[in-house]
Amino acid sequence: MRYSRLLIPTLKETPSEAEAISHILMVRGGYIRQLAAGLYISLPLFLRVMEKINSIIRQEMNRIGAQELSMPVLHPAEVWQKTGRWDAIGDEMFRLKDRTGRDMCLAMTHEEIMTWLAAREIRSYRDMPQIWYQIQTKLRDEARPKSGILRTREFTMKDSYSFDVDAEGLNKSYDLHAAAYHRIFARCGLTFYQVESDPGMMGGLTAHEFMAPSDAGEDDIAICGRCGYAANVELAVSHPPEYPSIDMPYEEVHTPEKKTVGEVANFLGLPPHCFIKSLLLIAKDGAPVLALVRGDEELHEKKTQRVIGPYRAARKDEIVNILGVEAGFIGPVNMINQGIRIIASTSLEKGLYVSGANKKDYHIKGINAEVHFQADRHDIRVIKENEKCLKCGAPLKIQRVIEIGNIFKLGTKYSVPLNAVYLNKEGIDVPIIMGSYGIGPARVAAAAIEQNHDANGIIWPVSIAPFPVAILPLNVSDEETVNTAEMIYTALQAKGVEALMDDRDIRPGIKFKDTDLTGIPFQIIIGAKNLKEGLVEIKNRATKETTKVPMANAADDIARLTACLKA
RNA sequence: CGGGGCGUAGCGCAGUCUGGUUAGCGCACCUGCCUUGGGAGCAGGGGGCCGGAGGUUCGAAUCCUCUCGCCCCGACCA
Repeated sequence: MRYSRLLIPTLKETPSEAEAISHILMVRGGYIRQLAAGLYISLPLFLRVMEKINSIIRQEMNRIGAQELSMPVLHPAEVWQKTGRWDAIGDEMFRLKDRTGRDMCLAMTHEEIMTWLAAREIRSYRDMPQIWYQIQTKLRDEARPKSGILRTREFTMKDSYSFDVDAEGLNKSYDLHAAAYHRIFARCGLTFYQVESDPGMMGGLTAHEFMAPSDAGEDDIAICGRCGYAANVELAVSHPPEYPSIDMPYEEVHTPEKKTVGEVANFLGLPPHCFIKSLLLIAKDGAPVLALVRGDEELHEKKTQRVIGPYRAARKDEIVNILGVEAGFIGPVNMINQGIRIIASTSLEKGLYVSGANKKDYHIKGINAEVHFQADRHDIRVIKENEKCLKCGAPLKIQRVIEIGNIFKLGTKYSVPLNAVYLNKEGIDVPIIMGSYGIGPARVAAAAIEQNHDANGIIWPVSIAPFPVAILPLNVSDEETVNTAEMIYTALQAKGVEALMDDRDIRPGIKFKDTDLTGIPFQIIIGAKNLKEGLVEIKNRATKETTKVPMANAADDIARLTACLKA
């Protein structure tokens, strides 16, 4: 295609609203424009990238036997009411009424509608397995859209759903997806990890996320370089650092005005890991729960929530009412209110500690975790960098990541309420076993930029670049330059290589800058001087390497280079 | 939803504290000349409801009230 006829509005300056690198470069490179918070226009170049990614996704999905279909984005409320999500989901769902007053919503995801279809069309065990997918628009009224295209209110998603007769079938569909996802992300040129994730509100049993390392991400994962253990920090486990127990007598100590672990530790001359940090929480049903972690640990909200359900921190006055003492001096020993549920970090299984005495200005030393209080031990602490891997003992690394895909085993969470059942061999109705699997193609593009760029701009992997090659005739007033460019352009076309011909009548510097910024992987540079010797230059965007080749060979060379990098 | 920041030309910004000619600069854009290997140069030119509404004042981009929008941190993220 010819640059002069394409809309590629590049920007010399960084737009003020952009912060993430991928966001800045997409706006500057003429890929996207913002319409409103979380709503973006895809310009021609970006659409080409998305199509490349989607095409890779389609190939790999089809390869595992998945079938593409397309579902409405506007849904009647009833289907969502049947699974309970109409009420379970809050403001995040766009809702509206049609002209007759019927409640409708915009699709955030398609479990309900896919299951609705399965309920009608899958009748027998002979009909399964099935995998259905679509690359379709999703709408979510995000509380906080951010980082350009990484978190938007309208986005496309590849979502697939598997339908199986039993858990064994589900496992197979799940593994097929995991394998397909590995191929997809690898082909898109990404560095990524498959990590254990929290099934959360999706319901179900097992879940994994595919994570691309990037500072622009919103999640953290723990990874073990030795054994390959990888998990979202929301459920990552590790060996808490162990310290030799410090011997101390069981006694009350006066600690006037010393409330935080740091203050008391300092005051008593003991390290933080000798303390028990006590936090009063209020569960959803209003019941107080005392959560204990070691002094050097932090309570992990998500992990705690999995143990006691949704909760909040108790207010100061609630602490006084319930425990009879102000925050800072509370602890698991000598509690006035004996009925309170106590949960504790697994690191508090044994050893001697200091904690609040439940008496103003006093702490107790020498608390023996095995004798002085009872608690349910759970993993409720935040794990930290360099803690030892539970599986192999090597130090764990914490890495910020972008979630680019996820896979869930759903089980019968949707098939039961929507009555998606099949007749088994015995002639009995059985609920279909489902899985649900997502990929965010725009996030794949953003992650690719985050992982592949330099000071001059984007460096696309060839497989998802809008064009694999750009032709730069440096002076379009020079006839020989233009003729050579046209010759190479035609030759590339004949080989099925899409080239972006920069036919603009502008100074060379602008062509170089724009081509670097937009990230086209290869440049064929045609200048008068080299032309005198019948040569043109091929420049590799990533390595900045330049090679002079006879003009007649340029098209062949590019075809060869892009072909081997595309696989 | 809580905390913070910002709305002035297409983009990036100054001017606002301390009210006062015709609201300014760089880039981009248009015309002409010149130039053609890393966002050139010269000359000329177009473009603004200073986010919006109300108020204070002889006078408001500037002060006050309300409101809308965008960004960042947090909560949320099915």
